Amino acid sequence: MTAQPLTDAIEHAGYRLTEPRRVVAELVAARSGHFTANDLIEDAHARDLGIGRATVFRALDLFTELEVLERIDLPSGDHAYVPCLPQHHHHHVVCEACGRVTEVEDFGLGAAIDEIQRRTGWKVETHRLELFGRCPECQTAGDD
Amino acid sequence: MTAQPLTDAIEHAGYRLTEPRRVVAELVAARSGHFTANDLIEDAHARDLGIGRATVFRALDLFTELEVLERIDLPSGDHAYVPCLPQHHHHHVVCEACGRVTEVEDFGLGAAIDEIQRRTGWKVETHRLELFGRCPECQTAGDD
DNA sequence: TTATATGCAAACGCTTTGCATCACG
DNA sequence: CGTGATGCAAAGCGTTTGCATATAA
Repeated sequence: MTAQPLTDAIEHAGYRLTEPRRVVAELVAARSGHFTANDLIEDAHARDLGIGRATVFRALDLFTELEVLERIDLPSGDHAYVPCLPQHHHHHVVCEACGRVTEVEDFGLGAAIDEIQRRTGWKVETHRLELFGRCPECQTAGDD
Repeated sequence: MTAQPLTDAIEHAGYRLTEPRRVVAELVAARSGHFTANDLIEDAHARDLGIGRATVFRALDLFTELEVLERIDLPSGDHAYVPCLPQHHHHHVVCEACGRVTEVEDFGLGAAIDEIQRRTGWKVETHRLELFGRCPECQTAGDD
C-alpha cells in the first residue's frame, strides 16, 4: 500500500499537507494490517523521525474523519485503525494471526436488519460488524 | 431487572458471594441499560457504599467471565457493559436515546458469514455485531 | 503574511496492581 | 481457620490539551 490515497485525501479536503502528516501517512502505508496509535508512535521513535505523540493522534483523527482510515475495536478492547477505501459501506475481516485486513461488502446484513426492525419494533440506525478469523495464507501456514 | 441472576452465577460457579459483589450486582440491576465501570463507581460513591474502584472492576470482570454481563464498545469508543442471558449466542441493539438494550438472535448472519468465507477464502472464527438505534418508546417520544 | 499545524510536557481518565487487612465458607 | 476477596493508593496506559513556536499556502 502507498501513502498517496492518504495525502491526496488531505489535499483534496483542503487541509495543509505538512511534513509530519506526510510522515504519518508513510508509516500507515508501511504497515500491512491494523495498527494502534502507539504502534505508529513507536515506529516514528524507532526511526528517529521527530514526530510528537500528539501529532500522530491528530493525524489519525484527521484520516479517520476523511474516511481513509477506520477505527475498529479489537476483541481485546484495544482501539486499532485500518486503512480503507472511502465512500463505500463495508466491513472488515481481521486476521488474528497476521493482523492483515480485508474488506467485505454488505452481503445481506441490510435485509437481516430490516427483519430485526420488523420483529422487535426498534429502529436500527447504525451498526458495527467486525469479523475475526484467518486469512488464506495463515490458514495454510497454520502458524499462531 | 433483579440482581439475582448475577449473584446466582457467582454462587453456581463456586466463587465467594461477598458483600461488595452483592452490592455491585444491585447497582447493575438498578441500571436500565448499558453502563460503564465508572457509572457504577459513581453510583456507589453517591450512595456512600464503601466500595473501592478496583472492586467494581474486578466484579465486572467476573460477571463478564460468567457471561451474565457482556462488554460492548460504544461508537464513542467507550467500553460499556450490558446484562445478558448466558449460554446463548446473540447480539445487542442499544438505544441511542435512553441507553436501553435488547437482545436479538442470529437472524441469518451465520449464512452471510458462510457466504463471505466462500467468496474471500478467509476463515471467520468470531464476530462482533453491535446495533444502535431507537427503542419503540424513544421513537414515539422523539426525545434526544 | 497569517491562519494552521506542531511539539512538548503536563494533565486526564480509565484500568490495573501491590500489599496489608478482612471475611466467606 | 485459611484462602480468596477487599480497599487503598500508587502506578500504568492511552489519549487529550494549553501554549509558544514553526510553517504551508
